[in-house]
Amino acid sequence: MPRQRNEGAGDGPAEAVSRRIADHLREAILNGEIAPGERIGQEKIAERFGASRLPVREALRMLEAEGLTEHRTHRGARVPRLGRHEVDVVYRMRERLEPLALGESLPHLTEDDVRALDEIQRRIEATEDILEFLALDREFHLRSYSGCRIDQLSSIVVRLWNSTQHHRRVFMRLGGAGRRWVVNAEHRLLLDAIERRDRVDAERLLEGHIRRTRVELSRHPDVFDEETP
Amino acid sequence: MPRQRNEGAGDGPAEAVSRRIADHLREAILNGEIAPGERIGQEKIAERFGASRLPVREALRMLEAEGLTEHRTHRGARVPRLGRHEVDVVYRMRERLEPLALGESLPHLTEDDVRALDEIQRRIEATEDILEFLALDREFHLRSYSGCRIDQLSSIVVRLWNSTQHHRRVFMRLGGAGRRWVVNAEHRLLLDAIERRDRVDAERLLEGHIRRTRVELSRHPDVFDEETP
DNA sequence: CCTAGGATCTTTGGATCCAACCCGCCCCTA
DNA sequence: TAGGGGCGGGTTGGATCCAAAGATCCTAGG
Repeated sequence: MPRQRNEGAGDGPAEAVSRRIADHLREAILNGEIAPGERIGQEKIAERFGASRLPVREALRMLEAEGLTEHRTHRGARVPRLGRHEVDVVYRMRERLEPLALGESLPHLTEDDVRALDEIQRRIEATEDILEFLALDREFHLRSYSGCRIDQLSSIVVRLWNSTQHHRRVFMRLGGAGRRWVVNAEHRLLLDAIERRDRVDAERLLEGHIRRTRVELSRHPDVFDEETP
Repeated sequence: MPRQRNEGAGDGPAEAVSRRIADHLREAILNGEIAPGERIGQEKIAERFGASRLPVREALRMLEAEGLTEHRTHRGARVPRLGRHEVDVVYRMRERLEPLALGESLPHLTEDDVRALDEIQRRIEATEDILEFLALDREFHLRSYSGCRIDQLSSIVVRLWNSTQHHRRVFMRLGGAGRRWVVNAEHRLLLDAIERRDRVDAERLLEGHIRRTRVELSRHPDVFDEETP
């Protein structure tokens, strides 16, 4: 038997190096290890992964497509810094797009998916760690869109989440943590609507959930203090 | 035009090769010279531009970021083919995002911008050529968003326009041309609202404009006939 | 002491060469 | 004759090397 492709389910074929680098960098950016505004040197990254600079360039292009990095010719790549107004508009975009994504997803969600959502929500209520809370919250929402078959929509939603990750983290650390019970209550209502497969309720609840977050964020100006230079 | 990073004004400092290739390819795709589903060979493109394959790869990555091409490892790049439902959802996304973009743009539009919009609309009403009509219509709308300072939003809007360009063309050729007077009437109303700087009216009119297009498109199933293979 | 200018140095962009992989053709077998 | 496995051509991904643009720092002059 000649090697019959180790291909797993759905994922890309032979683990391209550039993809691996992109995955690691994405993780690093989302965790804040690479701060907004920080310069990303191709050479340094290439060295860290034991690869040439070429796949790094490809990886940076992929991340740019996801809204995680900015490119300027001969000036390298950076994680963009969003200002207050930009964050506000991104949240408004989320208010409008994510209900659509949820509506598209709802009919395709399996019982297993719903059970998984319930489990995630349980863990959200259980954890005390802020970073874990953020990761689980992200997983909860994105998972609820997993039935959405429209690539254009799903990828854009992920992109919007990516670009506000930094501010979510700062917001939580600055005292937003005290409002977690509101998040949990809203998640429970949302989950209930999803279980009932009530598209209208689910979309409305989600829209309100995001809007509330946006307003609270905009009333917490300290979140943006650090970005004057 | 949003998004198009055009280096310094008036001067051609770097003229990155990859950018030039990306520009040409984008034009070719938007004009339909490269059909959806058609395979794009790196070697062929490189030869056509007298360059190496490397900048072609970079260019293809850029186009992928704009939603114009799809990549599969070791299988090359192609222009994606959208199905009926996908197109419908993309239009729903446009209904929700473009009013937001217009609202963000409106306060920053100069008198010159408005005059330019008026001129474009005049040319739209004058032309008989379908391809020119499509290009001008695109220019009209994107130009009306040119005041939007939020990169995330502008780039996504361009992406959505890109991904439906093919279907707009087919729709027009299949008899949609007869409805051009509706488009013109709506554009005039929209233009008037923009001149009055009436944000609410402008957003509502634009939303209706896109929605009408979506519904008409969905009632014209012939547009999607060709995509069975 | 501060500023302007230039040389150097770092970093990115591009070309060429090599390796890995997909696809299609062909042959072999049942 | 039909179906499956294997082999080769062509295409894409990656490494190394070279050129060019931006950033930095040092010096010289006001």
